[in-house]
Amino acid sequence: MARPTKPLISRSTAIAAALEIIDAEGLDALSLPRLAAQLNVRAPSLYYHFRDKAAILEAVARSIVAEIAVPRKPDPSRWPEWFVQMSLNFRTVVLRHRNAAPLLLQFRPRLILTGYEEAAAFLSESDVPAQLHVLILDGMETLTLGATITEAMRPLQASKTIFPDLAPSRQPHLAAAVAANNLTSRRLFAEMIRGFLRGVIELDAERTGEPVSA
Amino acid sequence: MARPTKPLISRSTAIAAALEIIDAEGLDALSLPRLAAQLNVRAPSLYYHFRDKAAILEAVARSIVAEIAVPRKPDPSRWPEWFVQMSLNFRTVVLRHRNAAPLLLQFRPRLILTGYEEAAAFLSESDVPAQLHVLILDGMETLTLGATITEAMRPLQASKTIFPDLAPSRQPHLAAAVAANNLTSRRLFAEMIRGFLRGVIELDAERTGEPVSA
DNA sequence: ATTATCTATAGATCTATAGATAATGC
DNA sequence: ATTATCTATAGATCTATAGATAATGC
Repeated sequence: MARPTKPLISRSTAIAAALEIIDAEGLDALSLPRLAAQLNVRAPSLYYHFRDKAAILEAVARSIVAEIAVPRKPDPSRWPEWFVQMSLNFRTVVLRHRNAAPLLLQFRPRLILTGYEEAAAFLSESDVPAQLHVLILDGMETLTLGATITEAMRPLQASKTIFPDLAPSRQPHLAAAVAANNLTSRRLFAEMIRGFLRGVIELDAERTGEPVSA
Repeated sequence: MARPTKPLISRSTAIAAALEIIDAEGLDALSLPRLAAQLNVRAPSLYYHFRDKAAILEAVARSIVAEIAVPRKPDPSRWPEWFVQMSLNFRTVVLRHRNAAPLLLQFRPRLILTGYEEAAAFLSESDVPAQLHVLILDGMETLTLGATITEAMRPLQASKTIFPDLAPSRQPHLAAAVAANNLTSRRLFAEMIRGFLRGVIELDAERTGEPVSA
């Protein structure tokens, strides 16, 4: 049909369709012919809108990050909760698109903290010592991205029960541990983040000999 | 030549060669013809030793995990250091084979803690409350695997300087944070793990109202 | 008979480019 | 003239199987 009256596809429709395919059929299912079919065009048409396949994948990664809500800042004294909430929002979105998780590792759109500068400023405002800022910002990114992707790529069966194929007779301590555990994986994740932030503060307080304010 | 006098390859030589190729040329470079060439045989010969390509990749993942040293257990009171050391050993090995990192996510040989049961027993022995065991074990695995892989896949340029392309004029707080930071990324990683463990204990102490023993 | 290689090849992709073509907007 | 599609295809893979073959060990 050569040029149609109205453009059949656009960057955004193509990106959305690509993400749908990845969500439904996995990352490997996304070929240019497959994507084109979804959009009712032929594969070469995609090259009018994207430089190459990598550009499509990168755009998909960005679109996922764009779904993440940035929480409203709380009172500076409760700054850790801002970070915890940010990580939880990140986790929610990534788990919604778990098949696409490797794209986030590969393309790394500056993540989680949409504004690192904003986050650093918030830490200053909250009287968190300057030498901890990088530890916190970098730790948050590494931890959130890493833990979420690790969870996203866990085989599905295992994502509910944390330790599958557990043999209580041969592993009594582990079985007892699992029985005593009463946290959902979401809660576990939040406690992990919270634990990290608290530990960093603790550690610094110990170094300087100052008391920790609750 | 048909059957040679002595077998030309074995599972272990093939696995080692595969890892060499991945280390030197990346995961995508590992095709069966490429691996066969490295071993001076033809591609179909590999099928005598492995069921399919995935079996080769899985074996490579296992061989990497096997490189990780398990630290000697310290006095129970210093249990967190055992976990920190284990994570550091894991990190060292994975960064040595950073191109292979995605394999660890894909195949997940039961990681890091070679014996989860052993680790759970050690926690009991150290008087860590039972309801924290899963949080600690699962958190350690998720955190160590996730953070290390995230670091392993960081573009090389960025792996030394944590924040590349930083514009001090537009990002004064972030620039100040970077200037105040004096930790290497290895140290940062260790503090992250340590912070997590300490935070978990702290959190529990707060819940039960008990004091924290140093 | 079994072992450990080989040759040959089926069969299925995929990405990306060249060049044609028709609709639109200036 | 520009825009947004198309057809056709080059070119490069790759994984895996069928079946031959020669060395070895029983």
